[in-house]
This record gives sequence, structure tokens and C-alpha cells, in this order.
Amino acid sequence: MSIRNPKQALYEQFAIVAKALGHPLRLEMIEHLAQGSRSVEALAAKLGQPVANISQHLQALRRGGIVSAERDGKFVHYSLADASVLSAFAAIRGVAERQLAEVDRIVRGYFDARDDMRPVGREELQALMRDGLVTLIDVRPADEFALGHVPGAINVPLREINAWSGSADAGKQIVAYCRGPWCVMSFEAVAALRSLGLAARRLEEGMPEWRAAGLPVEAAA
Amino acid sequence: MSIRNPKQALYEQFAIVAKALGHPLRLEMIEHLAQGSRSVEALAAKLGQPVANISQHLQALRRGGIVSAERDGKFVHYSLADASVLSAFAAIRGVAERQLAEVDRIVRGYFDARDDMRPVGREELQALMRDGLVTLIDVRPADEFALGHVPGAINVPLREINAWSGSADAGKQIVAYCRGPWCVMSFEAVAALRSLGLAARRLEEGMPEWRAAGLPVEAAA
DNA sequence: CTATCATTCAATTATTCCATTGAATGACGA
DNA sequence: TCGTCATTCAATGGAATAATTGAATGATAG
Repeated sequence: MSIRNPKQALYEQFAIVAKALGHPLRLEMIEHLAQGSRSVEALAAKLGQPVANISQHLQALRRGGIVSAERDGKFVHYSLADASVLSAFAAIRGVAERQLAEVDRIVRGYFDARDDMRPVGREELQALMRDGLVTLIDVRPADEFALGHVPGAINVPLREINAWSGSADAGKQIVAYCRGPWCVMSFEAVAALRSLGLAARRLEEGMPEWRAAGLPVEAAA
Repeated sequence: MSIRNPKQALYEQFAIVAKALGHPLRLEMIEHLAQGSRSVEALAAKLGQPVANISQHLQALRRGGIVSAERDGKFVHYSLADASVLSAFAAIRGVAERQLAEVDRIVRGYFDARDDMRPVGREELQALMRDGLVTLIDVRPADEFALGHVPGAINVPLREINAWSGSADAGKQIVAYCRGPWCVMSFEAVAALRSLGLAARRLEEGMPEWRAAGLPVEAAA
């Protein structure tokens, strides 16, 4: 290792962390790992990527201190190293939302962010739930739901949304959430429900943010 | 541009932001810009880098929404685009401090972080200042001091620290701060003062963090 | 001990990023 | 209008990073 002054050496370390976050696939991996720990194979399957590719990206994330690994039999389970990883992700997302016009364009174009797409905040949701005014649905796959979900939520994976909608209580508003603030599944769930004439809105954030806020989490028995 | 789904498109945008933070030189540029706006030339001089190189990195930072440019005559002044940039930087620093053993090693090795190097916190400083128990010195160059400093601080650029120490009030503890939590100048100032037998400690954070916390800032007349 | 399977490593090619150089742009002052 | 100066652009070669493939490792089950 070359001799440098400590300032540069520190900046190099910080840059390693930022660089680890600087790839779209790795960010997607982080969002999945934020739902709970995963084996390399499971993660690869979720993302539709070759195992070796995911393994390499996991090494990069590990070098940056983003994830930690734990061996369990012949599986290695990866998970986020620290809650501070989520705040770093959130901070980067915040910069992008505030500063990059492209983000705004994507959100408006693809997600069709109309005024009435205004998401429900955490406090607002808790008030609505207390008053029994909403049906809260968790549109993530069943395995992620099982690892932890908002108390009172029903698991309705995205592909079952149309079938489920028939049994929905038309008198209540539906609130959907999934993996994070920009997770597409809740957008699509809301769009699908609305096209069926149901009143639906997104929860502003997803499961990891709910958990990070210290709010109660329910797990499968 | 290829057609992708919105999720990937968003992750790509977030990755652009993270990638912009993923280079040591750019992080150093951010720390300088956090002191105040700078022209390309001024920044290049501060960092001892060719102008064209700095210009290119500034473009990268601009693409990532990290900095914004403002033309003034034939100069272009760059500054941080948003206070959220500082929190993103802080979040990344936080991950590095918590997770990367190398950071710990550098801090211990170069900065000689002994127990009594424990830095002074903001509240503690304010209490000490109120009671007149400390001399607060700002060890940044005079131009950065002029753009804003902690009220009551004396500007003692690092290279003048030995000359100044003769006139220091030996009955008071000295607290030094500079550009940020890991800015080397305050470490070196404290080391120099201690080797002269004076009681000196670092302020935990630097000017940008002080400003971001909404605390009062004094600028040159 | 051997077979199996999850994971990692190694090697390849394509792509992107980086620093440097020199030329182009764009605004100001004479 | 012309020269000057700050900044940006374009082009170069060299280094790092990414995706793919196939082989190596390391732990479990039989």
C-alpha cells in the first residue's frame, strides 16, 4: 500500500462505501436485504441474475461495510450490516429526489403520480387503522411478509391482487405498502385497484423504514 | 436510451448520486465546497490539482445533483446543491466509521487517538464558552474563516499555530475546529499545542455541521 | 470417505472511468 | 473588434469495473 496522508486515506475509505452504493443492481440488492437476510442463491433468484454475479456484487458490498455474512450450514446468509446503511440509502435517495429532474420525470411518467396519488404517512395510517377506516395490504411476496409486517396488514402479493379485490371491503379505503418508498409493487397495486373502482392509496414508505422507525412488527408464527 | 422498467430507471438515478460520491477527490471537493462556494480555479488551487481535472469532477458532481453552478462574470462559482448533500456525506461517513476496520486503524495510527483525545461536543462547547473556560480557535485558512465561523472563535491558521501559542491564555483550555469531523488540521493543531504543553482538544465536528445544525454563524464584516 | 450442493474464485471480454493534454467556448476589458 | 482569461470540451492511453463462464472450495449427508 502506498504511503499517503491520513486525510486521503480516510477519503478513500469513504469512497469505497459510496462506490459500493454506486451500482443499480447493488441498490436493488440492498432493498431486498432490507426485508431480511438472504442466501446468495435466494437473492440471485429474486433478482433474476446469475449466482456468480450476485456473489461478486455481495463481495463489493461487504468491502464497503454495507452487508455482513453469516454462515449457516452450507448456506451463507447476507444481511445489512447496520441500520446506518438504510439511512445512507435514504440520504442518497433524498439527494436524487430533490436534485435530479430525471427522478421527477420517471415518477410522473411511469408511476402517473397524480394529485390523488398522494401517499399516506405513518401517523395518518395509524390514525386510520385505529378508527377501522382502512384495509392495509402488504403486496410483497409471502416469504417476505412472513419475515415481518405491519400489525394488522393482510398479505396480498401483487399477482393475486385482482383475485383478492373481489373480497375487499368496498366501504374501506385500501392502503398498500411494500419494500420501500419507490418499490413499484405498491404503485402497481394501487393502479390495479383503482382501475377496478376501489379507493386505494400507497403508504409513503415500506417495511424497512417502518421497522427502522421502531414501530411494532408482526412476524408469522 | 434503452427502455427499462421504472424501478431500474430509478435505481440508476440513485446510483448516479452514489457514484458521484464514490471518488476520494470528489469527497475532498465536497468538503471544501461545504465551507462556501468556490470557482473552479480556486478549488483546483486548494486541492493542488489541474483545473481541467477539477472541472471534469465538478461535472460528475453536477450530474449527481451534488453541486450547483452559478455564473458570475467569467467565473463559475460552484456550491453544494442542497443541505441534504451533507447528510448523505455524513451517512456514508457513518457507515465507514462503524463498519470499516481500516477507518479505525487510520484514526488510531495517524491521529493517535488516545483517550484524552476525546473531542468536545457542541453542547459541551457552548457550556464551556458561556463560562469563559475555553479559547476557541478556527484553524482553517483566513479566507474560509471570513466566510463564516463560530461566534467567539479566533482564526489561527494551522501554520501560525506555533507563533500564536505564545500569546495563548494558559489558564484556559483550547478547543480547535476546522472543516469537518475528519479534517486533519484540527488534529494537527491539537497535537502541536499539546507538544507545547497546552491543554487542547478538538471540537467533534466542523463548520459545515455547525451551520447545518442551525447554530449561529459569524462572518467577517 | 464420497457425493452433492451452495458459494467463491479465476479468467475472459466489454465497458466505463480516470488523468492528462491541447483546443474550443464564452465573457470581459481595451 | 481583438486579446485575455476562466472554464469546458474532446481525444488519448491506461486503469478499474462488470458480466459471463467454468473450475475450485468448503460444508453437509449418506
